[in-house]
Amino acid sequence: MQDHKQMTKKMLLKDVAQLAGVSEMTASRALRGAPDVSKSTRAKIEEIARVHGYVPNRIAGSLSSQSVNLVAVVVPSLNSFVFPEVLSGISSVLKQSPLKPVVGISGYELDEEEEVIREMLSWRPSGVIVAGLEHNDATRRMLAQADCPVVEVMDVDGTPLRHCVGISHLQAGRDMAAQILSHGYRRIGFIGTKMPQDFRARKRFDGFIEALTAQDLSLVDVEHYSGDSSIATGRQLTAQMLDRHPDLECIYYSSDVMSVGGYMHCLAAGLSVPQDVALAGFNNLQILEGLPLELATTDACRREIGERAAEILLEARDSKSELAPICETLSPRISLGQSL
Amino acid sequence: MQDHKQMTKKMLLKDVAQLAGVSEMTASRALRGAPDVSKSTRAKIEEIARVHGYVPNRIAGSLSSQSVNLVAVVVPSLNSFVFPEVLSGISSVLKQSPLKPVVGISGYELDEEEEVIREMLSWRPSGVIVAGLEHNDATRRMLAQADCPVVEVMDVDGTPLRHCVGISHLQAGRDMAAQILSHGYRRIGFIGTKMPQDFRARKRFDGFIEALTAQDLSLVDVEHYSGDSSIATGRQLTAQMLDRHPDLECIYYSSDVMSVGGYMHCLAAGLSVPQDVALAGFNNLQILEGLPLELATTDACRREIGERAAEILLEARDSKSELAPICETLSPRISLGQSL
DNA sequence: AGAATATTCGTTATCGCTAACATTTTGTAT
DNA sequence: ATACAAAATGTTAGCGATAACGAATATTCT
Repeated sequence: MQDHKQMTKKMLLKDVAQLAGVSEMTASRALRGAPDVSKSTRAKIEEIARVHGYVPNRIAGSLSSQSVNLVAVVVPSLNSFVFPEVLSGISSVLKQSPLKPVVGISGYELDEEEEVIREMLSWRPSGVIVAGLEHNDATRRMLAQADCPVVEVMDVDGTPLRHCVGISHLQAGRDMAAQILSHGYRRIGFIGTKMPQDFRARKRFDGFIEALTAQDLSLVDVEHYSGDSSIATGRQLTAQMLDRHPDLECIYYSSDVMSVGGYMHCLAAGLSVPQDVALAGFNNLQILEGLPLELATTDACRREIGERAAEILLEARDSKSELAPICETLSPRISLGQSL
Repeated sequence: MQDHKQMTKKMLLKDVAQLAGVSEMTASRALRGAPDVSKSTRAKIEEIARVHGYVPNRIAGSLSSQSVNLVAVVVPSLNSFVFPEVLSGISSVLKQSPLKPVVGISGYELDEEEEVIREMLSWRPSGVIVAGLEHNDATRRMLAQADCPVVEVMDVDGTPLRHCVGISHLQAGRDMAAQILSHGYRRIGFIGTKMPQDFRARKRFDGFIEALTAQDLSLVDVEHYSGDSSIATGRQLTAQMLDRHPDLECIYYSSDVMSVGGYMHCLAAGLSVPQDVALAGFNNLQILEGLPLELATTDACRREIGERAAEILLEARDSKSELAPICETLSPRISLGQSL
C-alpha cells in the first residue's frame, strides 16, 4: 500500500528534483510550465510531483520571483448582498489570467479598512480593488505608495487615487428624486443607513435632497438606522414612519433590502402599493425578482463594475509603462417597476 | 514638503533600520512587537516606519519564520446567503488571535475545490476550514498531508478527515418530515437544487424521503433546478408544481430562499398559507424575518459552526501535540412559524 | 565598587524557490 | 565529419525577513 501520507512528511522541490534525477531548477521550470524543458523530463517530474502530492511553496516562490498572483479586493461587507456580485464580476475577468482575487472585509470602518489594506499589501499583491473613494490618510498614503495598480470602485463622486470605476451616487439620488417627483408624489420620506458608515448611501441621500430642494420640497420624514440592512428593519421602520405620517405618499430607501421590508409591511398592513404609498429602493438586488410586485430601484451596475476594475488591472499588467489614470462612470438604470 | 510618495520608492526593513540607527534585527523585533527592545528605540523605529509608510513584506517574513497567520476557508459560494454567516462566525473567533481568514470559492465543483485548495495550501496557511465532507481523491490526499489542522464544516453525515463541525442534514430532513406529517399533511412536494451539486441538500432530501417512506408515503411531486437558489426560481417552480398538483398540501424546499419564492407565489396567486398549501424551507436565513408570515424552517447553526471551527483551529494551535480528532454534531432547531 | 543578573542589541545562517547566466547536449547545415 | 545554432539542463546568488545564539550595555545586589 502506497500511503504517501505519513512517510512523505514534507516534500520540497529539492526532493522532487532528486527523485526525478534533475536539478531543482529544471524541476521548478517543469512544474511551473516554463519553457526549456523537454517533453519527457517534464512528464517525469510532473508525475513524481503528482504521486507524492507535492504542493509548491508559493511563499518562497513569490519571494524569489518578486511577484504574487493575487489581487486584493477590499469591500465593506459580504452580508449586504451587493458585494458578492462585484466579486463575481472580478473573478470572471481574472479567470482569464493567473491572478486570483483575495477578499478583505472592512466593515464600513475606515480604520478597519486601513488595517485590512495594510495586511493585504504586506502580501505584495499584483493589484488592489477597493470599494469607495473615502479612506483615511494612512490608507491613502499606503495605496499611493503601493507599487501595484489600485482601482477604487463603486463610486465616482470624489477624487480617485488613480483609477476608478463606478457610478455617481449623487446623480442616482437626483435621478430617483426626479422620477418620484414626475410621478406626482410630494409627501416623501427617506429611510437609510446611518450615514457616516456608508458614504455612497449618503451621497444618494444628498442628491435626493438636492433635487427635492430644487423644487422647493423637503422630506416629510427621515429615518436612519445603524447596523446591517434587513427586510425586518425595513418593515419596522416603514411601519413607524407611516404611523407618524399616515399621509406619506412615497418612501425612498437606501437599499432594496429595506424597500422589500417596506413592501412587506404594506402587504401585512393591507396597504396597496403604490396607491397608498409608493416605494423605491436602490441596487436592483436579486431579491426583488419574484416579488408579487416589482419594486422601483436603480441598478448599481455591480457586476460590470467588478469586471471593468479587473480589466483595468489586467491592462496595467500588460502595459509595460505605468497605466494612465482611468476613471469610468457607468450609467445606472432605473427600473420603475410597479411601485411608483 | 514631505511627500514620501515618489521619493521613498520601496522601503525595506533595512532602510527603516538604517534610518533608526539600529540593526535590521532590532527593527524587526520592534515592528513585530517582540520583546527585548527598549521603550525608546521601539518608539523611534515605529515612528520612522509610520512616517515613511513602511509595509513589512510578509512573504519574506513568513518564509523565514515558517509561519503564516492565515486560515484558508473554502466555501461553495458567497451568493447563497448561507456562507457569509459561517464566515462571520469564523472571523469573530479568529479576531482574538493573529489569524486571519482567507476565503476561496469552490463553486460547488469538486475539481474547482481541488484547485482552490491546492492554491491555498501553497501559501502554507495555519489552518483550513472547508465546507462539506465530500472531496475528490486528490483533495483528500492534499488535506491529509497538509501540515496544518483541517476542519470540515456544515455536515457530519460522512467520514471526516479529522475534525468536523456541523449538523446532520439527513436528520434535518427526517425531522422536518416528521413535523410535516405530524401536522397531518400527506400530499407533499419537494423542490430542491440539482443534487449532484449540493451534497447537503441531497442528504436532507434523502432523510425526508426516508421518513415519508417509513409511513408508506411518497412525494407527490419533485422538482430539481440547477443554478443558484433565488426567490424568483422558488416562485416559478412553486407555481408550476401547484399547477400540476392543485391538491398539494405541503411543499418542502431545500432552501429558505426558495420557500420565500413559494410564499411570494401564494401571495400573488391569492393562496393562503398554510390553509391552501403549507411551506417549509431550510437554513433560517435572515430574509425570513420581516415577512408577513413566518415560514417554517430549520436553523442550520451557521454562525455557531463557524465559531466552533475557528475554535478548534485555535485549540490545535495552542496544543503542542497534535489535536485528537473532534467531530461535533450541532442540533439544528426547527422553527414552525405559521406556515405549517 | 565589583560581580552577577537582566535587558537590549547585533551577527550569522537559513527559509524554499527562481532570475540570470553558464554549461552541456542535441540538432542541423555544410 | 566539423562547425554552429538551438534546445535542455545546471550553477550561483539572492529575494526580505526572522530564529538562534552571542555580545554589549544597563541594572541590581552584597
